[in-house]
Formats: sequence, structure tokens, C-alpha cells
Amino acid sequence: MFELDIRSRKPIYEQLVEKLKQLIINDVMKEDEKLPSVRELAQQLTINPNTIQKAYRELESQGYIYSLKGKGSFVHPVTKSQNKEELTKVREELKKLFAEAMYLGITTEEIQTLLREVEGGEQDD
Amino acid sequence: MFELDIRSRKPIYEQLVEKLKQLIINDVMKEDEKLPSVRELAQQLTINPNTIQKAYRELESQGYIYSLKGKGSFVHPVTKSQNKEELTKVREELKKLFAEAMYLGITTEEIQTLLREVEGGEQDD
DNA sequence: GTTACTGTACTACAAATATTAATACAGTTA
DNA sequence: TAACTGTATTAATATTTGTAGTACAGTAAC
Repeated sequence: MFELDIRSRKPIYEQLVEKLKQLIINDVMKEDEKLPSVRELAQQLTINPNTIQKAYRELESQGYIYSLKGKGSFVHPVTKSQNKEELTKVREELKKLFAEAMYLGITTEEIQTLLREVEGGEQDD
Repeated sequence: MFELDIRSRKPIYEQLVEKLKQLIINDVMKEDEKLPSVRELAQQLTINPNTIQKAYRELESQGYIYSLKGKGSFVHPVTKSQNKEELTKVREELKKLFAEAMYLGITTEEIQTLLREVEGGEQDD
């Protein structure tokens, strides 16, 4: 399916997340298409299934896939459907604005605080 | 000058950065005003000078102060003057963009990932 | 020059956190 | 039941982070 650099400083679960994101964003994997099972992919890549699981969990929390116990993990339709270009645009805008904010001295902590405000959730340190 | 919570989970150098930022933003410290030397403040707070140094370095990299070897550290004039309105504007833009992103189904987790990407600058192995 | 201040760089070490793995649990389908 | 699926818990490592100890280097006053 793809290759990993096992001795990179970048953790393999993170490499996995990136590669899979690419496949989803670039339509190589279609809506609701089943991803390899954690064990299958693990065996194929000669790593621990739990590492795959971590990558999948991350992808799920970011809205790229959904997982069903006993069934499998699948490409999340919403992510792909309507506003793909719009989504890409917003992601780029976010990155630009982050850079600008940080250039002005706004800390990532403050940015996260703003995010929480919008989200409505409440948290503390 | 101020108090620190030595047994907080938040590192003391970070607490220092926040407190000092407050003093600068709220005009308690004026442009080009000298901050306490790293050793002086360290002794006063009963912590290691290097911890102060780390806070100062952070403040400098964020544009709040500037340091001159052998002379001291001082409040950076630029930070205070022009950027105040700009800062408010960027904060508003961030909130708007967050709302839009979440409306499109981008999760807060993904936003934080994007933030980390920008924050880290490009780093690989 | 010497002295007494300044910031800075380098190293080290303990604590916290992150990464991966081993194992066991639980749902689905035939 | 058997053979798949994802998930939770725990533990062993590896890596990062926070702080400190020490030495180096510039500035200013004498």
C-alpha cells in the first residue's frame, strides 16, 4: 500500500496518518471504502497492530474515517463530499493566519484558548 | 515583582513569560525599560538564573523584549506601539475562521494539528 | 588592567511525556 | 464456534522537557 521510514525521527503512526490522509484527500480511497484492518496492515508493514490503531484513532478524531467495532474502518463521506475545495482553502487560510498570529507574538496557547472559546467547550490547565 | 506557583503543573519559565507579557501589554513596563537581570530576578524568586534566561529568550523570540549582552534586557518598543490594533484584528479573524472551519466539519483536533504544523516550522528527519 | 556587573552557551540529569508493544477484551458475521 | 473486526489496559522504551551547574563573553566603572 505504501512505505514507511522505520528509522525516521517522525513516529510511524504519524507517518501513517499523513499517508492515509493523502489517499483520502486525493480520492485514491473513495467514500465509505474500507481501510485495511489494523492487524492486516500491521502484518503487511511488520509493525505492531496497536500502532495502526493509534493512527486510525487519530484519523477518526480528525474526521477522516469512522470505525465500527467488529466491522472495520472506513473513509468518512462528509470529509470528501461537498466542499472539498472550500475545505482546502480554509485549511490554507488557517495556516497562514496562524503564521501571522505567531509572527505578532500570539502564543499557540492563546490560539488554543480562542479555539476553545469558539468551540464552546471549557477546560483548564 | 510578582508571584509564582512553584508547584503548578505549568512550568515556571512559562508562568514568567505570561506575567511579563502582562506587564508589557498593560503598560506597567514602558518602552525600553530595563527588566531585572537574570541573576537578580533569579535570586529574588529563589530559582535558577537559567530559568529566567529561558523566559527572556522566549519573550525575545516573540518580540516582546530585546537583550544586549553585558547590558541587560529591555522592553521592545515595537511590540507595544503599532501592533496593538493588528493583534485585535488577527484575534477576530482567527475566531471567524475557526467558526467557518468547524461549520465545514473540520474538527478541533485537526485545527490543532494544523497549528502544530505551523508552529513546528518544517521539521523532518 | 581589575572588578562587578550584564547576557549566553554547553552540559547534565531528573521528571514528564510520547511511542510502541504485549495482551486481553468485545462486537460482527457466517 | 471460528475467524474476523476494533478497543482498552498495561508496561517497557525512547524521547522530550524543565531545571540546574558551570563556564564563557561582553560592558562599564574604576
